[in-house]
Amino acid sequence: MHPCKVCPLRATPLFHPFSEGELNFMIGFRAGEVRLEPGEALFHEGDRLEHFYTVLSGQGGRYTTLPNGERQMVNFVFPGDIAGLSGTLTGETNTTLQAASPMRLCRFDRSRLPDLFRSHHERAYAVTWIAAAEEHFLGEIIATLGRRNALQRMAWALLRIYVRLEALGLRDAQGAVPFPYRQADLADALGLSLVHTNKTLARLRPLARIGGGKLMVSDGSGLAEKGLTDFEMPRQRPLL
Amino acid sequence: MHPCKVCPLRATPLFHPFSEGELNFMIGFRAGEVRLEPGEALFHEGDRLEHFYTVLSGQGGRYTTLPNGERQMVNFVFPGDIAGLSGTLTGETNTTLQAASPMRLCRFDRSRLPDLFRSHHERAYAVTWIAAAEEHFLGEIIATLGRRNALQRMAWALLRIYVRLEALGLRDAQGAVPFPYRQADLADALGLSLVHTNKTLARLRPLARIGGGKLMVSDGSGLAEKGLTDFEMPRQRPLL
DNA sequence: CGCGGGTTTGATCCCAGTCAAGTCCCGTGG
DNA sequence: CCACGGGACTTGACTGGGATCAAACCCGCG
Repeated sequence: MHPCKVCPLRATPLFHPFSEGELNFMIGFRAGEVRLEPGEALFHEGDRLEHFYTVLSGQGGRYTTLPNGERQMVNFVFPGDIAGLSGTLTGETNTTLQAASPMRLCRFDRSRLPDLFRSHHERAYAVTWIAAAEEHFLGEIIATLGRRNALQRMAWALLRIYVRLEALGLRDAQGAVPFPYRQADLADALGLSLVHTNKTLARLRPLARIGGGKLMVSDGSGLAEKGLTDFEMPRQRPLL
Repeated sequence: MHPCKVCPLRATPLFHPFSEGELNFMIGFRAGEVRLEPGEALFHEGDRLEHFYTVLSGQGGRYTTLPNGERQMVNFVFPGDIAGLSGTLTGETNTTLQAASPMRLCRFDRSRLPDLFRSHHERAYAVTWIAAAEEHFLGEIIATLGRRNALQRMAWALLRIYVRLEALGLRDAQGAVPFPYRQADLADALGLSLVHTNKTLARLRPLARIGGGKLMVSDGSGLAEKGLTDFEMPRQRPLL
């Protein structure tokens, strides 16, 4: 575990896409840096994407809007994530990416992707690996939305988020991790109404608590039990 | 549009992963063929995968089982899909892939993936593209499970499946496409109970009907309206 | 004929959505 | 200093969509 040169956070294998060596390359590959203020969008659903990004710091959310105007959060994005890759490859995004806290992102040109695959197969493999890992995770989200009730969803989500941010080294002295989302965002992510989201959070309060831009989990295994999750530890990315 | 040498079905750009030239290569790359009878599983959740596959013919479903025993279908798999790629890359699958009708699949060795990225970047790019396309689609499923009600989910799903199979050239003389799933499978895919799935199907009966292993859609735009979907046509895969 | 898997239908219940008020908090301006 | 307003969070009352339970029904099969 080493400090990362581009991203100020410490990297964990599963959660940071690139190793140090890869990062040196990606620095050469990158086309610029982007900053977003809370509420600003990086791209909108329907956009043709000419760039994709890695998140250096800050958090946001990726959502779709249904024809009837309702919003569904697809996933939250954290430092180390890649954003907009699938939209870049398929030509058009499905989703809007909006910042929840101030974000810094590293921008890469779509036009250099062929280069990447032609001349830097280890990095190309790394990119593919990340896409696969995200697909893996989206499958978990589908299971949650399809088969878990409100309490289970909430417990599952809070635990997932907490573990992820903890692995990024973002836990502060009190054991809390940054959580810039509103309850309405959580509601849109879990497919619940705002009111019920609030009531469900209240029911979980002995185990976990959000407020003041922070998420605090005091009983992780209690959450895991309520969320029907195995408390899994991150897995190592297999090398090429 | 040409008959495909490996897969007996005709290929459409979005829905068939490989072009003719690419297929010639993949034939050299492949490690064997697998056949499954209905009900048989190709791999189980928790397996370490040493192979991934392309579906040559037949249909199946990919599901996870929650700790409480409930099943959630993540997606249906159709000819032309890639199966088990994300599990192969990340090392372990989340999901079980089970055949619904007799399936033929083409098997590829995980051990040859580095080869693919090292020496055949166009194909590596194609594989990545497919992973991205699937991610795109999983996002749509998440929006459906999170924000659509039973009628909308059902209409959306039937239309999606129909369009997909139609694009594969699987529509018969009566305009029906093969649909080997039970109502219980649909229920598990849409996050509904079996009973409610049945009642919802009944409500849609003037527009679409399943039975006898077939799905028949008589009013696609009616379905699109009820399903809150834009009736989108498949998009071309951009070349490297 | 009986059996079993899948489908259909009705009755009842409850989780979560909706509506409607409040509360808390913070920033702005008189 | 307080009044005001707006955004996020909270709480209560009511409603309804979908789950659950239960019982037929249909049909291919031994």
